[in-house]
Amino acid sequence: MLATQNTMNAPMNRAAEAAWQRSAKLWSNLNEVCDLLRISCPGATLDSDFAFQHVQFKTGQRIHTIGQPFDMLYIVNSGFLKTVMIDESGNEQVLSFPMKGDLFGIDGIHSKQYTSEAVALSSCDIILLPFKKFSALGRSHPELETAIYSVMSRELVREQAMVSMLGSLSAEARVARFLVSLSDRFGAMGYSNKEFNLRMTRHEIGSYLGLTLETVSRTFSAFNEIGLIAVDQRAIGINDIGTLRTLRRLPPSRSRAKQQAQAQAVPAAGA
Amino acid sequence: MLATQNTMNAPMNRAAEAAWQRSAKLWSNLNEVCDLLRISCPGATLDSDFAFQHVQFKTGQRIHTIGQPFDMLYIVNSGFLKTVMIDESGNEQVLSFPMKGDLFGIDGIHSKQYTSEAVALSSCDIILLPFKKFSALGRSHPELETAIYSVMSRELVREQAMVSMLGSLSAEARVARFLVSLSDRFGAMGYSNKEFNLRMTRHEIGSYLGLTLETVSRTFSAFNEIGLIAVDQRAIGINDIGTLRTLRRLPPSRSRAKQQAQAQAVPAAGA
DNA sequence: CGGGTCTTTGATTAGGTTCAATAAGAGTGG
DNA sequence: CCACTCTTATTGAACCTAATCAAAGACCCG
Repeated sequence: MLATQNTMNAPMNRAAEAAWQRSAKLWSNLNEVCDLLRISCPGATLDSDFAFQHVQFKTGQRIHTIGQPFDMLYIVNSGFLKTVMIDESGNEQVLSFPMKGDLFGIDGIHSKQYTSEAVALSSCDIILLPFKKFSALGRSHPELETAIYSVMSRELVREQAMVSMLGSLSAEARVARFLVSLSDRFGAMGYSNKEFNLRMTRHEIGSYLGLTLETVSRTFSAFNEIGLIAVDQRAIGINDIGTLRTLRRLPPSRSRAKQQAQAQAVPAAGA
Repeated sequence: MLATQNTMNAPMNRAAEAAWQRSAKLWSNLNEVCDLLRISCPGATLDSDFAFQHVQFKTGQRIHTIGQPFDMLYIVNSGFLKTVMIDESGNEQVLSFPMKGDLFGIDGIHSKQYTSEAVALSSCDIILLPFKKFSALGRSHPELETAIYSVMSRELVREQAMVSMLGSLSAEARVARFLVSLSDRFGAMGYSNKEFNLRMTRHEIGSYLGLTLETVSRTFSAFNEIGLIAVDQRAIGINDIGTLRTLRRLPPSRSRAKQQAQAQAVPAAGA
């Protein structure tokens, strides 16, 4: 039921996808890029007939891989992705879930090669920003340059918030924030912030949040049981975003009730 | 013993500090700034007699605070600091421990105010980089601009590595990496990478690593007991950096021996 | 329909937190 | 210079959260 209601961001069927591929925008100008990044763009850029190419990717395709020489930044025009690091023991670590308006590839600037890889979780329309060209453009348009610094700073703050979350919040709080964050982002994109489909697996969510997939699943179930959300596989309905937003530990209801029952049962048996 | 040997980065006494204050460098040019940041600097910058001011801070003083309007970046010329975020429940979360050559304040660019605060953990000599002036300089010196992007990217990668560590490593592994990181940084600064003094409390280390201060203390003690390090309060001696570098869980020695003893004791008592 | 991936749920265990008490230092003021 | 206090560090014991191991069900796609 949830799944069928929420068709807006559901994966397209074959025919629709083919049609979309044919009609896909192929180039964007600087103004469109700035709009997408939610940064103010200099009016003076109308002169620039610079255009940035779009490229389509299908589910599972990699936009860039670890170690690949850096020369591009990427903006999501549509679709959903994950970015992933491989730690020393070969395990995937999900770093972010880019969606419309998000910039990625920044990690490649410093070492001149990407330190992470980006994988499409759905069909994606990605705008290529050749970094040399883009930063040169910034040089002649100071406001754009400021905007680039600003976006990079924003990403840094986001990572810091992530560190803070991993360092101090319980599993339940992390999952709650994750759902709130998705809800906010879907809302900002014009989709429903009440009902949406997850594009990633429990395993990927767990990796992103520093939890196991079982803990993610259990926490979803617990939230479902106390009515905070409605969850059925990938379909999510948000019922009480206020509580989710500030949740630190689960209100003593289900699991606590079980323990209380036990705690009361023991003395009763003894008496 | 350890503490007395390691005088190089020990806190200065009053007289030495006063002398240092008097003789402190007051201004640095662009080349010196680039050297400090370990970025290649354009030879063409000799023309610029731009100078960047130094400011001294004493232990406990704040370089910038949360919410303060952003206008500067900062480089550590000497001394040790921490940067801190306050999470929603009012708890401090340590984000980094800047030392010589490190840049901080970047988080303020996006929202035009700092989202973290920086506190001196020792006497510090800090170089002020007015951001407007600095980025303008980048515009006329493309190599500098590239270097600025590069440093920001480096910080982002650092945070990503932090996220990965918090998400996947055990307490012991985190503490081990922390010590290795300090050792490497001291070494790079020309100090001993074998013996040094911690400038931060167990609480601050724990906050940085997403652990409690007790766990940090216990882990230091465990490393000490199996000879990986020598620890006495703030004085640290690194004995086996190779093991620390790759450690994932503690080799079954002390705590395991205790459990095994118990496990064997129980059936023995039963028999 | 069948194989594979993904998800849910249960039982058990282990690693880290919490609470608590003691000890060791650093700084202050008499 | 010593006593006093406050902060910091160490260590123990009990508890609890989340990981691990295991099994069954749901979904998807060819």
